[in-house]
Amino acid sequence: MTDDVLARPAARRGRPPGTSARELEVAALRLFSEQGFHETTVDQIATAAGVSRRTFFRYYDAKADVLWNEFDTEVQTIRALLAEMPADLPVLEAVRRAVLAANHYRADDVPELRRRMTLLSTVPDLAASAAVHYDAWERAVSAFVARRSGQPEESLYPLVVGRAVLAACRAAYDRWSARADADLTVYLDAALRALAAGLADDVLGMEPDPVPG
Amino acid sequence: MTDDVLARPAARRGRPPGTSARELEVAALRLFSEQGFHETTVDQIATAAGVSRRTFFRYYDAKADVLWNEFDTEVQTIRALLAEMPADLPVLEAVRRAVLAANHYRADDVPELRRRMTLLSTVPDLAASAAVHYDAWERAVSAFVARRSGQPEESLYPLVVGRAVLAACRAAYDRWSARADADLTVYLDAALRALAAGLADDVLGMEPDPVPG
DNA sequence: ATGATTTTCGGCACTGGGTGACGAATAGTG
DNA sequence: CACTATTCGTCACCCAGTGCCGAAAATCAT
Repeated sequence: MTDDVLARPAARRGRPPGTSARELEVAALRLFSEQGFHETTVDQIATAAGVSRRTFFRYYDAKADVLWNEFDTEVQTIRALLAEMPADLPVLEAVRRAVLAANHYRADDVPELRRRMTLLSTVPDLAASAAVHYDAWERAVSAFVARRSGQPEESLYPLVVGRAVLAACRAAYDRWSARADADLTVYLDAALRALAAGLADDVLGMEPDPVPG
Repeated sequence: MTDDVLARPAARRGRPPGTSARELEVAALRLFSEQGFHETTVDQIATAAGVSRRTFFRYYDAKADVLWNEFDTEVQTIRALLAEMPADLPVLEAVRRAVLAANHYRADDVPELRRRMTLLSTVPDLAASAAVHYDAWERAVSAFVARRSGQPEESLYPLVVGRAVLAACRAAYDRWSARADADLTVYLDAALRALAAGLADDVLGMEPDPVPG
């Protein structure tokens, strides 16, 4: 998010920001977890970050946009990873590797990640806000597939691949945030392999066994 | 939409309704097409249907819900069709047949269908409102897959199939409403066959050729 | 017919998300 | 110090969505 390539103070020009997008996100996540999304007003989030309501809407276009920071940067990551995949790899295999590589999280970040993803898939207003962010994710994959297949990005095949891959990943996300027993990448890998296998009836052993304890 | 199985007056008890969900939908679709979704207020829709603003919200929970009637009934249709599929059919083949059977529209209904679907996939607020309706669609397929595979509905495999199938169908919907050259079922068939084939790199000829004229 | 019952409707008031305008606050720059 | 750039806060406003309550319009019972 910061445009400074290095850790420059950079000596910017005007009045320094009173908060940051990240700070607002943390405050919002805490309040949403404690008292619910709908029960939390934008005023409360802004006040928790020491800023006014109007300022919140300068950082985010909508109340529901506040939890999508990390997902949006993951889109950038996947786009970059796909661009560097060897050209002889099958399309779905390249996508699978890129997705898995983009979803390795530090252990310290996992609890927050889980709380955020649970909210995003549980609260109806937040799930609705996903559309535009999912769209960018799908387009990243569709554009890759389009380049590989020499088709325009809007044609049917790239569109189907982009959306189906995201669908599989979302299934893995939800299953992981509900069970919490295995690594996220295990679920992602299982879901994407099932997709590449044509969702055939014989891929039923794909669910990772629950880990005792 | 009318609950009368036959053309019964049915002699209901209280004050007769001043409008209907369908009438509100038609008025909304016209206004959205003419002047845009965000530029149309609920007051205008209600007035066009000869009713008050408050009454609109007795028929629909939200402004964006007004275009989802037919999609929701299609979910019911697919659920019923899946229940009657022969048990020896592969899962994806059964789903493909059910989806195609549920998407045969009368020629007279096609123009309205196209306008509605274009709005639903184009206007951000409407696309966001899709989440809950898509969820019901996915669950119908997931439940079927769960029954077939003897797994619980929330496990990974049924979840992936439900979502991936919807993803493929959405791609077909969008492509159809953008091009308008072939029948909707042609696109749906192509997308679902590609899914069953594992989205392999060799299914590139799936796009129907444009029809001259 | 008249009154009781049932169902829908309209009006009102209120909360909260989102936006535009404008001046104040706080930094660097010459 | 004056000038400029950037963020912030306040205010006013529109509209979506909700709870409340009484009125309207139908049927049913007597």
